[in-house]
Amino acid sequence: MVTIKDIARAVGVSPSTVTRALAGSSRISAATVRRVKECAASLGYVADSSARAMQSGKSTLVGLLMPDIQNNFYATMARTAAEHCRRRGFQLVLSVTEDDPQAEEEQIRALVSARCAGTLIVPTANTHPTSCKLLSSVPTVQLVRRSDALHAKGFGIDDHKALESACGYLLDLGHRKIGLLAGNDDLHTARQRKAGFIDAFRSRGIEPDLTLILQGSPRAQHGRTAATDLLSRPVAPSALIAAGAALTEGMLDATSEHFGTASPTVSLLGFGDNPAFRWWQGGGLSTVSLPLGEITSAACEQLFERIGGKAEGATDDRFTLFETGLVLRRSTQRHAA
Amino acid sequence: MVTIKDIARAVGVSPSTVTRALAGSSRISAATVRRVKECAASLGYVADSSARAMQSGKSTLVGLLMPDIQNNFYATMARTAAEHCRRRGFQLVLSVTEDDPQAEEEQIRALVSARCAGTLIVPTANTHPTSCKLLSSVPTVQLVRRSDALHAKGFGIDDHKALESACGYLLDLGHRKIGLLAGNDDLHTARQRKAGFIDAFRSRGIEPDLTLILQGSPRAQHGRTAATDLLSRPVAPSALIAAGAALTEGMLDATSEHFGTASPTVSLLGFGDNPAFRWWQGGGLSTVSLPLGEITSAACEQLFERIGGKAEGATDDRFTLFETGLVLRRSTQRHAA
DNA sequence: GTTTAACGCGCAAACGTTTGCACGTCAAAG
DNA sequence: CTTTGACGTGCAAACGTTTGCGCGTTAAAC
Repeated sequence: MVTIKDIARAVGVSPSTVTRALAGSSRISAATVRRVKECAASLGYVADSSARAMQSGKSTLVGLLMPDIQNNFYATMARTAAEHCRRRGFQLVLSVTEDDPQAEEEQIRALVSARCAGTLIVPTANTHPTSCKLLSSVPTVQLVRRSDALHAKGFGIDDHKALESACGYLLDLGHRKIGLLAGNDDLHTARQRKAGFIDAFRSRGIEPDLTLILQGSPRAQHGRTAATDLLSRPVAPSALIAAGAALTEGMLDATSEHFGTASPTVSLLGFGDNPAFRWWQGGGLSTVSLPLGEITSAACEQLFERIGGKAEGATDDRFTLFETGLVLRRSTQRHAA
Repeated sequence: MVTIKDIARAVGVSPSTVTRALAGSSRISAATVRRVKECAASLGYVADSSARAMQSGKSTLVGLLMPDIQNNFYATMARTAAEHCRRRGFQLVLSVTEDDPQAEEEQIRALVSARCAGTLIVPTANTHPTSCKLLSSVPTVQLVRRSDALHAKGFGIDDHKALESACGYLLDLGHRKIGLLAGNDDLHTARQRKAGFIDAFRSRGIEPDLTLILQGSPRAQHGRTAATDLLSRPVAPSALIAAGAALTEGMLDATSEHFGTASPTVSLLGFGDNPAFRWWQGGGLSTVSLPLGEITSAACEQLFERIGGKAEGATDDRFTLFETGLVLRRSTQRHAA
């Protein structure tokens, strides 16, 4: 590896002059700057960011922790985050936690060890206290999910409203027996979504059938089994809502399987903007659409502002909510009277 | 930040003793080891990996460069790579190149600068010579795509065979006018796939209609416009093959649009194992299935072997090919006579 | 009782970069 | 002709960790 000293020797100046010349900044003669830069280029010099990080105490690494990456939901966030990092000259360290607090903690420890500049995190359902302590030394922004334990600003969606309007729409179509596939109550988002679902009923003076609410892990597997369960009941619901992106995939699998080549007689409402939802059964799947790009962009802006800025004392812990939409396709039909 | 010196002072030993105690290895009394570890834990010590990297010349970072992350194809690779890195205690640096050689080079420079342990790369169509030079100092393994310029071992699929059997299947169903959506000839994979497509015809003594082969950027956008073009021709092809994962998405979009709610009268064959392909139009999309998990795993194994091993002189540049499959669903039908 | 070896630990250098301070030179101002 | 200042550069310390070497102590071997 060619270092700054090699350049110094070749050009015939001191290492400090080389740094300053390469940094472009300080008072170094234009001639020297040119000679140094030429020499650096010809020797193929690449600065050692480890040394730089040790010197400055901060690296140009930004952590992105999330439970999954295969799901389009999270992939969209990763893409946006990668884009922002690239534009600002940071490197994105991707950590897939798979909703395991243990793995999460290890990854956080590694990020702290690397003296990363900042962290974007979709916390697991039960983030370990150690993880929170570790993250307290690093600029951190929460994404989508909210964990009060780590006192950090976050950006997400208005989960309650999202499911209230989703469920309200189905109710207005005449559906009464509506199944809900949801995450378990450990997740703040899951609680909110469930509450929104229920409130949609109550605000219309209807009492929801709570046995149609199936909570579990927010993964495709649960969506699949829960949907299969609901569809196989003697009195099956006339509509299903998946309150999560992965749950939606499970729901679609289960529905395909249950109806085979016949066209499904149940109304389906999904979650997220997976482009593949457009291809569902000819008419497309109706979904709750999420401004994930905007959310992630906002989170990145916030993060880089905090990274760049001089740690202003009062860190804003609040969680900023974005409005969701409802994309209506053919999977949601008026309830047959 | 609490350093090794803080621990040394607290315990009353020298910094070197602390390192050795924490490393567990060298000849340090059990009592001291215990006291040091306890102290480290209580002070919340986290080793600075930058310092470690500078000392050793290598970091625990592994680069993953790929054109996209939203596409299920690449997301699967990212997930697998992340899993392998996690197991071995490495951090995954995700770089999304968007098929831009310029961006690719910048990211590679950053990785070299970080003295990364190794790199997994899906090269862009025209990887810059500078990028190749930079990568020559780092253990590198190519994924899926092959660039001869960077002399590195790689793992991918047998592209020729994949399309030969895909196209052959449609020919055997009686199709003759088959449209192909392909990447441009800059990509080795695209050339191979096109050749496989053509050879399927020739080996059956049929001359393919080359005007039905539409090459372009291997992104969804091209798949969409190309498919729309083919479907709108006075004499439309009776079957379409997308020779790429993103191209497949574009093809499906275009087909949905072209046929509206009517059921498509064209046979469709996609590329990759996007779970969403199962939901296509009720019957599911037939696809070329790829052992992406295996490929990525093999690449990771190879990479970590090279990282761990003492650089054995003769680096094996060969490209290992994996066999693809054909998953048949309802989107491919016998040609109506 | 002396030699030898093993053991537990400290010293100091090294990794590559940045940066505060000081030094020398030269030109402009007095 | 002396003083002042600006300018270009070098010196050396610092960031946190690892590691080769050496030193002193104690126990084992003779």
